[in-house]
Amino acid sequence: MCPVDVPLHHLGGKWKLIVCFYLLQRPCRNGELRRLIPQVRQKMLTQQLRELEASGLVQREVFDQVPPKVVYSIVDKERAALEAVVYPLCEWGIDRVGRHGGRILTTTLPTDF
Amino acid sequence: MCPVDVPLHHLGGKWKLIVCFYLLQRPCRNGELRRLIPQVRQKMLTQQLRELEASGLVQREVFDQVPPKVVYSIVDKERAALEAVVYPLCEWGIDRVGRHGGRILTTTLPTDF
DNA sequence: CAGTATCCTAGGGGATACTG
DNA sequence: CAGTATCCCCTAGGATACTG
Repeated sequence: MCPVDVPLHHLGGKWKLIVCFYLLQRPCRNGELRRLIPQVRQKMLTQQLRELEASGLVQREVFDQVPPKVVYSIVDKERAALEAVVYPLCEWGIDRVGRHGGRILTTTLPTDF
Repeated sequence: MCPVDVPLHHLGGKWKLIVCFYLLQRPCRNGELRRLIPQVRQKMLTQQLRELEASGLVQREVFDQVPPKVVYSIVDKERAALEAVVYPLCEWGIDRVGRHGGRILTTTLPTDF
């Protein structure tokens, strides 16, 4: 077991890091995340969010109203650690795209989506 | 497409980050990596190394001798970016283990393994 | 030592439909 | 809106054997 195993276990999965990337910018509702990540299926989104919640990285807040409202956000305590991981990843990604071509669609999140 | 997609594409796969973790410490031979990561199968190790090579992150040096000697190492140009990604991941991992229990077996690599 | 070559399976993840 | 519930596929990855 090496040090990267643990994070790998919590952040593995096809959509977790992408979800975290968006949630680090601001809390999002289910539907927002689906629009931000059009390729993800509802089933997968839910599953990955639940696993992130189980890992204590993401918190789920339910507002008791109709229509239902659920907001996901990064747990405060883990924000710093998560940023330390995700941001370098982003910078590397942006840098790579700059050198090798490709397009980054969303870097900053509109306040409402 | 969001900024983490690109790194995810290059570092995805079950063993790539672990391999990078060790190669960042020093160049390693095939057999060393196998001993460092006992669960990995030769097939997988080779595959992941080839993909890392194709991504330009790892370089493969063949010494023409018998018995064969092949050394893998991190490409200089990419070392900084890779460290920026892997180290925070490690710290987070070590921190988590400290708080939640578990064991980290290898943090620093012996000069010969 | 550093790999190919096969074969095979588990489960991650896709698609579609339905519900409080 | 924010989810379950099913069904199903496919390929990433495991196991074993062989080679220059």
